[in-house]
Amino acid sequence: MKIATWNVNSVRTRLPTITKWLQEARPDVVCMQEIKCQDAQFPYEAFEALGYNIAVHGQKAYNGVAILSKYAIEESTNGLPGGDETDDHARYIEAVISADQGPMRLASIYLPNGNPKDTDKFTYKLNWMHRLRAHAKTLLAFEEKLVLAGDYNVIFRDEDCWDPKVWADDALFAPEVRDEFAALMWEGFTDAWLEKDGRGHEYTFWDYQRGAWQRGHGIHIDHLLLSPQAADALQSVHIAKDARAMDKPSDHVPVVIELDA
DNA sequence: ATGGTCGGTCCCCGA
Repeated sequence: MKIATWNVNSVRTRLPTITKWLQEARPDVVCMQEIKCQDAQFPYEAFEALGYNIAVHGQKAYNGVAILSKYAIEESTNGLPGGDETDDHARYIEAVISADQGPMRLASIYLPNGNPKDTDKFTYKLNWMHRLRAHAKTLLAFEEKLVLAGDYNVIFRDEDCWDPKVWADDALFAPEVRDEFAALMWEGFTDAWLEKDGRGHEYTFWDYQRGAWQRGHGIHIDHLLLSPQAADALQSVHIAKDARAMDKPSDHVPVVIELDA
């Protein structure tokens, strides 16, 4: 089965681009981020016509995540546990699907950006990452096939950006953020890309500004983290770089894994 | 040629 993660940067504006890619790549599951709409505005019919079941956690204008699955969605949960009433961002949705070889749990994650670093946006990011790690730990204890996929807004290694000097003061490159991502991995996850490929200079995001795509000025911030049970089934990983050259592209491209599952 | 972006709550904010 093929599982994709893709920050689409508005599901409504991007709909023709997304459906075109889905028809070509034919992923079985898609973890989508930055849908930028409320649940009722989500274009359900267009994706149902392509054979997907859908779980959505939307909000007005910003953020928003969804999971599309050709397998039945047995249950889904909106929001990352551990938040209080002040956290109204739609950044996490989790679902259990019925794959051919049994149930699989997936999350679609839009981790906070955290810029600028000297504001409460950065502390929100770090708190959110702590909550994610705590929740991920409880999920790992289930010893299931588990995939945490999404836009992590973390430049984990120097090779994950075109020029570390340019990113040195950015919230995506902050040592605390990179350490927290490492701590999440250390709980027992396998990063699909690092496991199967791991070459430098393969990016998943190119800014719309400053001709970043044309100049090759990208960063690698979209990841699929696998539990040991899911990692055992990992066959391949692919960054769908061509999607950045489509008409009306997202600034992120899909990352796709193939699981023997 | 000293610029060069998108999207949405649309002229300002978030990325």
